[in-house]
Amino acid sequence: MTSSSSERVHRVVVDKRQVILDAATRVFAGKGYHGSRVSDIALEAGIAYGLVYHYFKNKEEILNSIFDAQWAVFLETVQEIALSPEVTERKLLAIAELILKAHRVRSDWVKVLVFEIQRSQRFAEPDRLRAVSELFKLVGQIVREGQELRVLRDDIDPDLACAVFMGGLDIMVTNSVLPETVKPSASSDEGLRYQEVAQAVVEIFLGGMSSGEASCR
Amino acid sequence: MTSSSSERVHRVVVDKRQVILDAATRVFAGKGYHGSRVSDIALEAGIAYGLVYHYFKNKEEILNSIFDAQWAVFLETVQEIALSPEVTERKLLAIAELILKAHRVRSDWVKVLVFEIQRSQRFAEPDRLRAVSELFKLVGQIVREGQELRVLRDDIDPDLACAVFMGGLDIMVTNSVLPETVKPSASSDEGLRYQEVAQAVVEIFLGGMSSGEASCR
Amino acid sequence: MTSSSSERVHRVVVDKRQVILDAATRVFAGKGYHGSRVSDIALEAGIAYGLVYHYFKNKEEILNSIFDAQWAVFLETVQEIALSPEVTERKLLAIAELILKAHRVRSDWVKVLVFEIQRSQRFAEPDRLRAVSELFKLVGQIVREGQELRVLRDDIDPDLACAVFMGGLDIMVTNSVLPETVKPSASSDEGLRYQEVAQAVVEIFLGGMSSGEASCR
Amino acid sequence: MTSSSSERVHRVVVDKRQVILDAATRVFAGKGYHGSRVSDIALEAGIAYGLVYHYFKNKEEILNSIFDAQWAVFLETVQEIALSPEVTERKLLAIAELILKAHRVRSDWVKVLVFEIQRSQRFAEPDRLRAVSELFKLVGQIVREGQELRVLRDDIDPDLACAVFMGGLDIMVTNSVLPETVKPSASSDEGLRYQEVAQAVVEIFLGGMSSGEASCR
DNA sequence: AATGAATGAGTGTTCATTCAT
DNA sequence: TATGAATGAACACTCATTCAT
Repeated sequence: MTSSSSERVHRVVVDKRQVILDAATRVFAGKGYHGSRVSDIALEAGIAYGLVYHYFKNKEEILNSIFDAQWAVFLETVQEIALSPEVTERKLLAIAELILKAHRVRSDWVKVLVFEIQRSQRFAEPDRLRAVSELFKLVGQIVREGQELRVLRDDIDPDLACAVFMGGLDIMVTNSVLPETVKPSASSDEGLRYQEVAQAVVEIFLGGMSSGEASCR
Repeated sequence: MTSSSSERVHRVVVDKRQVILDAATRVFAGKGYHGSRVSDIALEAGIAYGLVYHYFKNKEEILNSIFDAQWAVFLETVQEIALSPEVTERKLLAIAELILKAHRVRSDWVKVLVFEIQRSQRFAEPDRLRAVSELFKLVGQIVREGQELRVLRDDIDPDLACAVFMGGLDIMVTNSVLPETVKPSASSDEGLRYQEVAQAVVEIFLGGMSSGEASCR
Repeated sequence: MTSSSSERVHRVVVDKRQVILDAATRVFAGKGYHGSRVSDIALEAGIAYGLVYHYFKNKEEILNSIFDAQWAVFLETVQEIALSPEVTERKLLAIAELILKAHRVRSDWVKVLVFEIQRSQRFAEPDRLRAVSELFKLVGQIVREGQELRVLRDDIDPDLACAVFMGGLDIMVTNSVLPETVKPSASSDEGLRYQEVAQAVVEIFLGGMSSGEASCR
Repeated sequence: MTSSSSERVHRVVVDKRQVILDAATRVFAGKGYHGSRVSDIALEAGIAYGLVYHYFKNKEEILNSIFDAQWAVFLETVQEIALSPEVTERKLLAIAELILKAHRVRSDWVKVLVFEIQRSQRFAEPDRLRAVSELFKLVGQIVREGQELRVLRDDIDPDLACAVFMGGLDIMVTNSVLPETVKPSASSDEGLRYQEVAQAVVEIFLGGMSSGEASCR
């Protein structure tokens, strides 16, 4: 087969746009959006300064692109989980694992997503707001479904419960003062594996922290 | 008491430093640290902007001062709660109410604290890190105590549980996609009162969301 | 005639150089030299912008080429007029009509010529200077000739008179605050025909604006 | 009298805004608006770079200010002439002298005015357009008045005549290919004095270039 | 001839900080 | 204390020009 050197060349000449996006993700994650200069991104990407502007209108658009590129995929996965025929508990566990795994595998991206976009002025933009509320809607749906199935108590507002659940996960990703022993990590060498953390978060959310003795309503 | 007229004058001429701090808090809350110019702060404070530098070394120090000025008080309150002779549940409720009330009453300050300090590069500074970890230590202590008292299950890492609890609260303050009905607010006119939210968060944390039927371990 | 097919092809594939020149003329006329990007020109010409540099050394050269390409033809026509056996009055009229007609027919070119070349730093270049002074020399010659023939008064410097004449025409082309009724235009629907304007300019130049009554020297 | 050193000091500390404006006028006149960097202006003004932006929003505003600052004065003088009880001829002469004198005395300003503002994209702005048309309106009025007084022939559109007159003056200021002998200059050492040029322009405009012999209509 | 990706010098503008008064 | 003029480093963005294909 003459799958040709030309083809291989094209395989080697990776998509510059993506190269820039990856570099920017790393740079933003490291120094924050405001702390990052466009020249830092170019340097990290190993390209000429001006080329960045060949692919992106401006610095802001790079950030937005980072968000857009991955959020859709992420959200789709969440939707699959929400619509799957699994039990509520398994769905929540899947969500938890998805989020914590993302943090492990693409921690740069998550950092940028959470710190530079979700927690910034930028977040006020309707587009972003809608995107994130989409996530909460899907998880909220899982909770509501659980309540309808009588698996979850229904004396608590489902949106509020959803928020608490997400907050528990969010902080695992966000918080830098968590003791190492509790940080979700790839190997159990350093702290818990992300599955264990996910498991724990779901367990607290569903079963509560009360010891069995007294508080079983 | 000999509180001289000169002293009284000083009492009338409100503390400029504080005026600046308050103005800065409002400005930072509104436009973010990076989006705020020193001149914006001066304008908001109603003073010449050169004067800012009589009271603060630089912009950064203003932000730090905002943090320092209030965090100590906040932490002290948390400590009082932690050391009080109350039951674990009441302690957690008190913490939850404290945080959510702060958000109601001084939402600007909380915004700055959370968005501009805790979620920024700045947070990497050991001083801030230590300050915040202090909070987690105190709450973690409450959890540990609960476990020792056999009120809380001890098959879950106390730090992890603590984080989940704090995350549930944190998101109430942070998240802008929460439906209005769930946002903790001052009056019950719009959404729940902050006490109700606090109550709910604690209840989920302790009792879990599972309906009584099956999952009472 | 052996106009080969290859030649015909070349005839169909219009001269790219000229296409670029025409596009540039339109673009420069619309946005000014500094306001026009090379990519704008390429876009207007419908070609890739790298190609512009196959035909021209740089942006500047495009402007110069626009000038060079047409100025020679223009100047030649002026020369023909100057050397023709006509009376001074008819010569001046012919010049006036030539200029105003050019403005009507190729207003883009005239705009570029006048605004971007004659009235710009670029004009300082000896080449351009010489080219334009050529025009003035020719018209000045007509005036001088008129004076020698005793058709024109000779108590006024011929160069100065020439300048006044040219200024009167120049402003018709240049001035954007002229009332519509006076602007030289193609049809008499809107304002005067360019011939009428030419006629009027010449008449003022020769006969003066004074009413016959008193001032006939 | 205690007209005080403080007062004198204020007299010495000249208006920085004006210093910048003057410097900018010189720089713009020399290198053109586009060829001038803000740093050039600062350098020429002998001030720090950033200070320019303390007094002007941006480079563009500097140019506009140059125009605004002097145009009003200029226009007022023209108006005085137009409204004076003088004969038409003297009014036109006064206008001619005003313009040519301005060119002599403040040639930088005139250069900037004519080259960078009147003959640029910028000129399209309604404000500038209106300002210049004001000038033409006033001169046009003089012509109209002359026609009503039967001093000027009325078989020619007054606006057109006005334009021709102004064009004759304009070119004296604009044209760089005029022989030195004709350029209006301060002393008669080099070319004509500006009064002589003004005189000549008016004479041509009123009396025409035709020799008395034949063409006295 | 043709394309458009790649380069990087150039420059307008912002704004924290200092300073003279 | 108070003012706001003065400073200048920093940086985003533009765009003419070159180059690999």
